[in-house]
Amino acid sequence: MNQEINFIPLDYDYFDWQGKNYVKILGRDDKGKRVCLIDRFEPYFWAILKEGTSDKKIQQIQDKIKKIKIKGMSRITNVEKTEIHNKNFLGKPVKAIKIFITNYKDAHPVADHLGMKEIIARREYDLPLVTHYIIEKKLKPLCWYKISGEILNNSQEFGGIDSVLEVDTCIKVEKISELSDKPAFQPKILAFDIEADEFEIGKGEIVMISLVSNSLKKVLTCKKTAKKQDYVETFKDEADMLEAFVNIVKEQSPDLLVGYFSDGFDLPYLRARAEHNKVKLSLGLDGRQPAFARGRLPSAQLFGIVHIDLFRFISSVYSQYLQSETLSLNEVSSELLGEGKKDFNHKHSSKLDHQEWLEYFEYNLQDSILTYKLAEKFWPDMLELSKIVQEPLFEIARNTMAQNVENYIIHNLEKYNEIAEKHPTHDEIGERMQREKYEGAFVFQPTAALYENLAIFDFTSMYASIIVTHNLSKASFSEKKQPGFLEVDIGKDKKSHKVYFSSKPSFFALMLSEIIEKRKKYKAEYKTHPSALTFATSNSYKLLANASYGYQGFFGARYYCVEAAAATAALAREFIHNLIEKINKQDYKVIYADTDGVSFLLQDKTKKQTFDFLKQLNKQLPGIMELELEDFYKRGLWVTKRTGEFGAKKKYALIDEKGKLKIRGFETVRRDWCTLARQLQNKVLASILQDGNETSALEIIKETIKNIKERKIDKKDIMIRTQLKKPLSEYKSIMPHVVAAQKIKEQGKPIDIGMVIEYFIAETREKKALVREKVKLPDEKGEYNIKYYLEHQILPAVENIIEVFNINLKEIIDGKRQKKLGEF
DNA sequence: GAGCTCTTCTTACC
DNA sequence: ACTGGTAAGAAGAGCTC
Repeated sequence: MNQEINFIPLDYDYFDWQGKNYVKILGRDDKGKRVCLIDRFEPYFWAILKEGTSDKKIQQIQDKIKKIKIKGMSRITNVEKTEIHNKNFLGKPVKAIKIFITNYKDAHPVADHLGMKEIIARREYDLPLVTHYIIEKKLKPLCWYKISGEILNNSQEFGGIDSVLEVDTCIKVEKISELSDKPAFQPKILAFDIEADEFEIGKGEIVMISLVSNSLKKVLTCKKTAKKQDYVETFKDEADMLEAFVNIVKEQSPDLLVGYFSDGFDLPYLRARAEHNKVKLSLGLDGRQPAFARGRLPSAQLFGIVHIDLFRFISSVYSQYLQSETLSLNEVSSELLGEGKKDFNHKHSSKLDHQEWLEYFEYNLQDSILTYKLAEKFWPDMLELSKIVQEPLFEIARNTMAQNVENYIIHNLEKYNEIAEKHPTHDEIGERMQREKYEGAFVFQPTAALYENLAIFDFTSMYASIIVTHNLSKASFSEKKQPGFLEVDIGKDKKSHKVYFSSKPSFFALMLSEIIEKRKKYKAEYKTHPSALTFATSNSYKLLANASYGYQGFFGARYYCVEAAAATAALAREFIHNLIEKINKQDYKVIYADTDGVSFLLQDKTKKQTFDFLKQLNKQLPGIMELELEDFYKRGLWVTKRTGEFGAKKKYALIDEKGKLKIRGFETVRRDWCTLARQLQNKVLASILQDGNETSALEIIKETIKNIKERKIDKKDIMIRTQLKKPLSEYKSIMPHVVAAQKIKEQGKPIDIGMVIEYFIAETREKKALVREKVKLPDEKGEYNIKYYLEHQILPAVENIIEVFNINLKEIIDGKRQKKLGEF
């Protein structure tokens, strides 16, 4: 039976049938029905031929290739056919043999049989099957298509796959065409969260599971409690509760199953308890249990329902744009939703009283509510990134930006008739990692002072625009001088090292130029017609553009080219130096610069003169390079380094004409300083920048010092937070946060990389020399160490700010000038 | 064990 | 190991005297 439907793909998987590869794609039709497509994938890869190989020789090689046979345990792979194509590889025209094989899994062993000396490279046998499929059949994730094909209804084809799949329709694809009008698509989201008595995966029972969607708010528990809310349902045991969980997921039939840290906790825990209780956790639409892909971080995958761990998406793609200092659900949702987690003092479930049970249920439900709301908030971002990068949602939610850049390139190579470069081998990665660092950005040495009337110019997407304008990439790079090539010196420490780049635009530069253009287009569109979707589109292009420079210098990149990265940085230095010179020549005074931005004093110049000057500067810039006014500022403060008399780089505070502060690098913005020091410094900076003098700032400092000495400081304000960056055992230097982490471990709590450890420095009975010997955890009894907080938190935070006014705060605190300023 | 430099470590900037 | 280099600064490690 043949049918035609409108279809949007959400999830991709593949399977073998009679030794051949098939892809199954799960999505929805325009009526919201679940549809699974089954499509054949004819795997192939490329053998690139040496230039000038004769047609006769090529014919001989083809004949040889056709005879290759791989006999495995369960299947035999043959070379099905070969074709000769004119392709490009790294921008150069090549002749290549397209080798079609029976099964993709044998691509590697087949490639290993291609030792002929005329074959200079074998490519695209290392692309993931689904990626290859999307490129080949042009069935991009989350775009609408018209599909025609044969409906499978209890068909024996593919071993009766359609009767196993829990879908409305299963279609064997015959034709795919793009749909011109695009029906709206809003995914059904189901958020979930579990609570357990133990932190260790699977160790204790799961106490409760909450589930939230647009039509559901529920908490499942296997504990008998005297009181419970209406949304709580009690089950006789854990096994029953787990089965109910599976059934609710099936009833809800969501497109996305969303958790927060669920790759690392909730799903592994559920699996472990399901195993323990001999319950089948068949959440996938194919009836399978979650599959855990190994990797640095585990990924829990279900077929047909896209499992998204929002924590992972946020940390790999969005964290740099968040203010939150940890990526905890509480902080992230407070920032983005204006609503945090419910208060609940965690206890073992056997020790909870009636009231605490009610609080616990509410707490658990709230976690799912927050996760649900965050998923709604991030849906446009995941959707757009998935459509632009053309990789499935499951991957998009887990990939890093380097992978996104790479996938964008791979999915866009066809336009340039390019064969994809291979992934570096383990040895190549090792070599790349051992390479010496190249010289990076220039940072101007400022002079510490309080300045008035400033402006900042900066280059828009500087590195990306340099790459595009100067065509810096692997495909255009040459070690040797060639006519018409751009010469860039990427030498370090006064040693010259010249590299060259062709002026013929490479696919890398062209793609990046398109990314920048699209970013501009959608940014403008957002300005006139603001919507979450256009913002997400614009933002996705921005993220890709920003990561492209780092990508070329990244050791794991297929299109790795440090020379291009080093040349980008070298040219950026040249541009910023020239800019500084031009600004100073115009009778402005440059006081600071870092990478792509310059801060300068207006002196007696007007804003109009400055805008005209900017226009003039822009006329002199090549290609797509562009300089913009960041803003005008009323005052700006730069301080000296704590060691030495020079101005500190990457540390300054500005106030604009509306009185808004912009603080960079100062302790105020560093999470490893206590709130007390950070808030005090913030107040001091604000008052100095507002008033233009230090008078009231000194009063604020005085007051704080007095409060510290009188032990009036709230305990929460003296907590120091530091992140664990590696396993406890790997620390060579035992620092305060390591000691704090050890203490937490002794309490039987789990310690993991990435955790932010909280502690304070306490008074000790005996005199202790080291800070780490005075470390206490927030819940430990003990008074804060006055001397430590005065000398190691407060003083360093404000000392060099006050020093700008030639006042020595240290002497004041030490009491050397107590007669003059006795109140200290 | 005071006083110094060097190393390790974290977190910022762009 | 999962974009790059530049920089500040705390605290421990290791040394000398």
